[in-house]
Amino acid sequence: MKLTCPITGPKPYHHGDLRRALLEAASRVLEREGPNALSLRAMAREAGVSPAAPYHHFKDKSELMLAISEEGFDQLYDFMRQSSDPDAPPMERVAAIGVAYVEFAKAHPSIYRVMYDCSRDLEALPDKAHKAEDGAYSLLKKAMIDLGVVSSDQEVDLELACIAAWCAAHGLAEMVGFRQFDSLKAKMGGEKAFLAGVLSHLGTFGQARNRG
Amino acid sequence: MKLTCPITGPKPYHHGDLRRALLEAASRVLEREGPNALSLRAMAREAGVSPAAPYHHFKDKSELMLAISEEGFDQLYDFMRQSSDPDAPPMERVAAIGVAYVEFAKAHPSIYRVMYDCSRDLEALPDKAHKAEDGAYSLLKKAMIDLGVVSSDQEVDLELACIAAWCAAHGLAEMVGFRQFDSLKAKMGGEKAFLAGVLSHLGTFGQARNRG
DNA sequence: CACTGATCTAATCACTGTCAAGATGAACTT
DNA sequence: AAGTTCATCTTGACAGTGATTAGATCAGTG
Repeated sequence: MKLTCPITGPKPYHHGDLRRALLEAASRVLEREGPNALSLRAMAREAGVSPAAPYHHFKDKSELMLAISEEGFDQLYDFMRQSSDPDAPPMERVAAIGVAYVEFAKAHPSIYRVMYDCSRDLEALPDKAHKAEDGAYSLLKKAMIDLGVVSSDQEVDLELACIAAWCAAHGLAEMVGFRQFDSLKAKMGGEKAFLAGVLSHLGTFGQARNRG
Repeated sequence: MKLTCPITGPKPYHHGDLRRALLEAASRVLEREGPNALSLRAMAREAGVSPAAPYHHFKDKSELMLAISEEGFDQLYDFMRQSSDPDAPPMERVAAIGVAYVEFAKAHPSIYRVMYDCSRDLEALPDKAHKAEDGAYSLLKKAMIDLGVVSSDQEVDLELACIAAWCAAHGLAEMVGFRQFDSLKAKMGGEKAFLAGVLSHLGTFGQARNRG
């Protein structure tokens, strides 16, 4: 039986690219109702499809979350790349990357949460998510090499510097959303000043920001 | 009807301090099966009580999580206080506090996760959790004042420095658990070296650690 | 002793993740 | 063109979850 809709036309039994549609539906649910409201059923409902349909595209709920996480890291990578001029001096680049990171987390809090809930899940982290992170991470790494804080042949030390920067950005990204700091932000005249203030105390990003 | 047990004796209908027992049961479930397995029912089951009993002590699941979070922050405060000798030089104290923070998160990952899942929840964060944080936070604040990195009369700047330190510790605490860094840790000969390495790049704690 | 209020149970609802069975139709074979 | 195959999607079901309601039980008070 073909279901026909006067607007969109006949609805085919086979969707075409349901996986894509499901991911977009999930994204919509996330943005609209937050991470707690994301369920396979809610996603299916949003996509106008049966509750069990997603299981042909995602083995698990965790596999769905992983897919969302991958997309998130891709988007994060794109945003970082757009925000950092490759011809700018390395310090500005590192600072721009850090700020972009925090801004992304602020702009898409639900997706950001899924991204890290996934990363934290020790079981379900094969090479997939790792690879998804790679783009964003390597962008930072390149900038850090150019920055020359550490000698580029000391691979371990470079890695540590990158991790430290990532740590700082992650910690800050989570804290920015906390309500506790609202009054402080107000006292400082906005979130931007608050961010800059914390960054000025916070290791590599702060250094890059102050000197650059 | 009184249920009698040959070992523990008759089980009274009224528990005595069920709230306490429930929280301990919840803690056991958390440690044993992780944060995803924590449900009101699982907790009630563990405590040997009906599925609806918890609702007389916790309005909500979120209220339960909040209670666990409070206890967690109290424990964190105790651990920090024990780990930092109040007579030690301020730099050592700040470093000790930071290390204690990360070690607590590593030792009780499930509780730590609940603590921050709560803090992140914008709705359900009244003064309660804030107050629970206060102990741990004020401990850091005192040490930072003694450290004298910022003039103690500049209240805003002091706050920013504390937040930055907290950020760094939080970011690091989350990253430490990630599997991605396992090979790097192995290459460096253990997690301790890894931690020290990242800390050396990470703002205030790193400075305190290097100089102290 | 009876009464009251706090505490716990039983029964129920809507919702979730997950699975097994069947219906559908697009593409390939003959 | 007709038949077959196979991934895709639906239906229907199950256990487990958070949450609510009404009722059973008991400790303390007068």
